[in-house]
Amino acid sequence: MESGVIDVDSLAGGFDLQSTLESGQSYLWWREDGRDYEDDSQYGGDASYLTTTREDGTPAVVRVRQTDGQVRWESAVDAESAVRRRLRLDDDLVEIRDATPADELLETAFDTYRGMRLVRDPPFGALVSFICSAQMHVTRIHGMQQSLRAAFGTPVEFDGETYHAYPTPAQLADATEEQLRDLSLGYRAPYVKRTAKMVADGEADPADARELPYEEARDALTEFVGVGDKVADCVLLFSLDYLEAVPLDTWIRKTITEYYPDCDRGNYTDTSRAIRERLGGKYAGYAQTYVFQFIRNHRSTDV
DNA sequence: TATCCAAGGTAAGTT
DNA sequence: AACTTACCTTGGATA
Repeated sequence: MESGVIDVDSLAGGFDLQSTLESGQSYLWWREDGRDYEDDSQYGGDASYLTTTREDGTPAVVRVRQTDGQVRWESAVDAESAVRRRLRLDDDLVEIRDATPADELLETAFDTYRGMRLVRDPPFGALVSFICSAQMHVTRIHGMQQSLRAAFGTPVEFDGETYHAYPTPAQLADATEEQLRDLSLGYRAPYVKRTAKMVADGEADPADARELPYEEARDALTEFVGVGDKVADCVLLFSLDYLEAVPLDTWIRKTITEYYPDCDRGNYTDTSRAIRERLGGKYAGYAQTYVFQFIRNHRSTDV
């Protein structure tokens, strides 16, 4: 077992592991205590989270926990760089906030979730998990990914337990639609299978979008089955380093209606451009994630 | 208890 | 290009 500690004070703008991983950005981590996200009962804010990586081709489990101003990781391999990469620990949150307009909603959201960072998911896992996200509750999207791991992922031993790596494109391409529907994927089942086959066959690779300008990259990703503009934006923002991407989901649309009504231009492309500009451009996706988390967590009393 | 409805939308068919 | 409609499943809201 290898391990390492990262001092939160060394990270510009701080770090909050819980809000980073439980804000609906990534469905590729899970809590070691088995408790669902959004279940705050008996929780002190220092839960351990697990995920899997493939640093040298073979999958390994990584455990991360935040306590007393420190982020501690443990794994069978040296996971220091993987942790920094996956949790975007090198992002400068001070610079990002400075580049964000100081309207009341954004100020409140940034204050409420200080230290929340974007994630950087592996491209294929991000692609599949957001295909699964269509018209689906956050907790169930998360459950689906766990089901996919258990059913099709390669077993990995860690700390006396058996976990499963996220399935490879080939593993999901080999699944039958019926198997996927049995995991409650519903109409998303054929989307996942067909997209996985496209990647497994080398017909397309979501990571290739990285070489394109933002809007072209978004168009390129919609080539995958089950991927429209919104899911494409999620992959660009949460995996491919397009920090300006603003996924227009139901919550952001609600926010636009209430706070930025002039940004509603009737179609995705033009509304996207308008809200992206309003949220500061370069880091608009970061601002989007803070707003998403704030609005969604205040749905019963607010909105 | 039964029914309705929205959930981090997309694909396919019409106008 | 803009507008409709169908699509799986489920937990919580509503009657």
